[in-house]
Amino acid sequence: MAKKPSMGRQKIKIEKIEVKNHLQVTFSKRRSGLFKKASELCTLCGVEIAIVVFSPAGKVFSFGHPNVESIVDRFLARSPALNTNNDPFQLIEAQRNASVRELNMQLGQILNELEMERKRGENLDNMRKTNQSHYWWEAPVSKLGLDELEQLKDAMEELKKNVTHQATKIMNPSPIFMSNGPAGVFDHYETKPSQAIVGASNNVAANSNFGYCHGFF
Amino acid sequence: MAKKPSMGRQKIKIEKIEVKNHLQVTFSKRRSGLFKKASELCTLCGVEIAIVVFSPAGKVFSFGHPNVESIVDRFLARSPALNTNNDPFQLIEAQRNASVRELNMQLGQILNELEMERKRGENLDNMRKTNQSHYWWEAPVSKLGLDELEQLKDAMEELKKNVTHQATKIMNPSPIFMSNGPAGVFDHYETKPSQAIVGASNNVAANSNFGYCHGFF
DNA sequence: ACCTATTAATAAGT
DNA sequence: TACTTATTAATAGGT
Repeated sequence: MAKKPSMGRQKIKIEKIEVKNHLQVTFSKRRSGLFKKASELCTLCGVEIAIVVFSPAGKVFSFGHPNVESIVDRFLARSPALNTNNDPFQLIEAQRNASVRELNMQLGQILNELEMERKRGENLDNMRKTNQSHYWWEAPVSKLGLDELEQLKDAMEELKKNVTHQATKIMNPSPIFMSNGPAGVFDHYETKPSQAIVGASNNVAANSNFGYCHGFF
Repeated sequence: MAKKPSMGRQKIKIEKIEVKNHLQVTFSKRRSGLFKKASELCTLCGVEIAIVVFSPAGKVFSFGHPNVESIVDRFLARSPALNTNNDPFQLIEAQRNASVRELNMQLGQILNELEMERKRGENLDNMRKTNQSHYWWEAPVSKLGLDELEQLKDAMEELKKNVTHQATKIMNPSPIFMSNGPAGVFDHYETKPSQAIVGASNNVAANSNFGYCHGFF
């Protein structure tokens, strides 16, 4: 049988691919490559990245480290201000919402992943066939063991504590604004719920869950 | 004296770069590469992409086609839906959903926006400066609504319960994944966005098209 | 999904 | 920050 004197990679013009099937393949490959590059950038330079891709059909793919939501919130939080010449009201509102969203997001993600994990347990064999995890951050959260779950639980305890504390603070007046704290209210939400979740792979040098994110709450 | 027996590219481990100078260079190069890949994906497959990167110093860089805001809005608008549904499969599908095309028709628009962006550039220098030195938008907000926090707390209690339950139930590892995706339909074009599109600021509001917002490390 | 021949990206060095 | 060069990494076209 012949051989596979593959033509090898051919140079292509960067222009809209018209052949549907070809486009699909290319999209899949390049999307994967883009996310991989992003994860590498995160690890190498310790930056935070969020990528959201909408296909023409409206399907959405996303990558985020530590997650899309928090980054998007930070991005949006600054926009209004620049736009409105630092309107205090908008600022406060934006900040408040961002904080709430961040918390919601964290909790949501944990819940989400747990839920997915559970359901997956029943359908994994199926899915596995069609897919293969290329990168650790795509790792299924399916391998959570008791230990990991314990960690998750601890992380949530911590989160809860933060929220409780925050609630307490709210009952008391407090100054705010215009300072440049490294982070918002729950700035250390870096507990490692994600890390635990990611424990399913090799390449991890960093932590947190690189991964496809999901919204919640 | 001159010899450039360059070592050529050397293989590197994907792990946090400790040498600051080196990190800066790598960040710069890879960020560019990432944005370029994104723009190519947009052109080739007609998809919409938004990328937001926060450097450790808090500087923000972004890439978006047709612009970051619109994509972020769509993303945020979509999240709640996923939440309500809470169906793992739909979540997964949404996350990994691939699709295809739409149009480069937007590229034309992008070019126009680019022009606008450049014009604006001069007026933005001011803002840029401000943005570089503060995280004001992350000011210590101690104003989370009590109700919201209460709700969060409850949610966490529930979550915790779930996790505890899961811990006793899940001891069943497994992998996952799948992919696929329909396709939309649309046109053609033939331009080359990337290079030309190097905006010059963190401007927000209406700009950010096929452009890079930036600052320094 | 897996294979290769090629092209593209890029780590070092200037 | 922008080149240069030697290599590694990403992938287009096929199977």
